[in-house]
Amino acid sequence: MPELPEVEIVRQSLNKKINGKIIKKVIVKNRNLRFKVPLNFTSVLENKRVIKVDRFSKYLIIFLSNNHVCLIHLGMSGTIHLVYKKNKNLITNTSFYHSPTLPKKHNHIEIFFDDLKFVYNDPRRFGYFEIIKNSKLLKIKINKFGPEPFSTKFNFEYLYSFLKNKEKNIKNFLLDQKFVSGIGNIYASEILHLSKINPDKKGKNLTKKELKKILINSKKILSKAIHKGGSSIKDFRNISGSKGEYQNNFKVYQRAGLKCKRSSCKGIIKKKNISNRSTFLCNFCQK
DNA sequence: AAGAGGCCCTGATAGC
DNA sequence: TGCTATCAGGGCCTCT
Repeated sequence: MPELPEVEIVRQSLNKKINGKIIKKVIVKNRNLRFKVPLNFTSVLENKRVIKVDRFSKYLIIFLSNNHVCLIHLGMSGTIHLVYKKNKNLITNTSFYHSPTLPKKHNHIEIFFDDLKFVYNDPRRFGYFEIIKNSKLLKIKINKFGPEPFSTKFNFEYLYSFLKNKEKNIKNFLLDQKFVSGIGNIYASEILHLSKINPDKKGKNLTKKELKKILINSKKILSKAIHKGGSSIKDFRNISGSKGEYQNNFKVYQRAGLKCKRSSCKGIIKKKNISNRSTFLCNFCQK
């Protein structure tokens, strides 16, 4: 589900709700995610304070008072729900308010605070939780990824030297987290449409002007998506249960057969498969 | 090294 | 109604 903007929306609301609070209890109901929830997960988290909820790329990063870091990836279908408590003194499930948006199946992890519980739900189990021992090790992990579009490292020289000899198409590069971090299948199509670049165009064939457009437009699309609360294709909700709005701004994604939204363009949006991921484009204005 | 493809998993939807 | 096929916001792993 979530690309950088959606994860950022989750981070913002999560930071407001659990920052500074003590984790009273952790229940792992189903350890099976993409990677097994680590065996020490419960003991590392219990009775620790949440210092801060951060984000890198599509990862949520929870800093704990014991210097450990909990890294969360939501995969395709991971969602976090907060359920509020009627009575602060009790830590039993009967003391929670009914939450209509909380799914009944696939709730894998529950993290209890005094006044609420954090529930991780993931039907497809492509998400995962990881414990990292300190922020130095976290940095090492993060450094293996390419820069985020907002980073100063994501600049013309970087793009040019990375792509100049490459046969692979630009759509796949935008999805390649070792090249750039945080872009997924929706925003890759949107960025390329705004940049008037055909997704099949090889890295080595991109002009300098096109590289500059990718730089500018990846920032532009992602920041606008964050501003609009992310995209809710199927069921993305922020922690408070409300939908994002950016899907109303899609120019190509899930618009196959409809008119290109670029003013003065007469094209019709097409859907095609690139490396087994659906890709949307207007081959009239994307050359 | 770079690139292509399979695969992990459940659920929604379409078509017969 | 019920079967089967296809597709979904991600990314790791293996093979060439």
